Amino acid sequence: MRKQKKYYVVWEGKNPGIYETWDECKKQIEGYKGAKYKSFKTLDQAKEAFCNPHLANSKPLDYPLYGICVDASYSTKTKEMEYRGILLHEKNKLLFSQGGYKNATNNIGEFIAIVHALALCKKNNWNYPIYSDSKTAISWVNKKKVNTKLKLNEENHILFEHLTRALNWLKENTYNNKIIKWNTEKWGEIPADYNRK
RNA sequence: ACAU
DNA sequence: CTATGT
Ligand SMILES: [Mn+2]
Ligand SMILES: [Mn+2]
Repeated sequence: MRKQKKYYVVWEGKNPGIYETWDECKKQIEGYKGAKYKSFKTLDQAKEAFCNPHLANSKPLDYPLYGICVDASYSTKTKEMEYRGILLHEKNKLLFSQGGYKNATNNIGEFIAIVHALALCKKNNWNYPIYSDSKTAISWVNKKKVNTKLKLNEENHILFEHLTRALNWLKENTYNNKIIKWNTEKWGEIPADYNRK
């Protein structure tokens, strides 16, 4: 199920007003010091709020605008995992996207996504910071050790192959990229998110 | 408890 | 509500 449509009120930004998408809203507040904005469920609520700026309770938008963001999604419904990476400083351009991993876990997806980004960076001589919202996956990357409880079975042997490949890449390569925890509470959902929650 |  | 992890 897709996320419900929202209306975005921008009180302080390049062009204050009401916007129908986060992308449009974001344009108005990126790089705008002291931006004030907030989302509402209905257009009526948004219109009302626009006339009452004291309703603004959002923090300034000052999340990172340079580097790579990765995210993964695992559906317990379809038992499928996918992950992807985007470039913050190229208007969230999609860098890579992989899916169809049956019988996986969220954390394995988040882990492979980070390593995929690291390998891509090394190949291109990029030293971009890499953002992930997964404490678990960042920990696994830093320790070069995957502590999953998932059992290998007929459904997920490809997943485990790719997991092993990622782990081997980590152990056999060096990198200088910073791996940074995306601060979801302060910055909102990581831009690579699948917005399914 | 915290992070997905 | 379920599950994956530190
Ligand atoms: Mn995530
Ligand atoms: Mn997500």
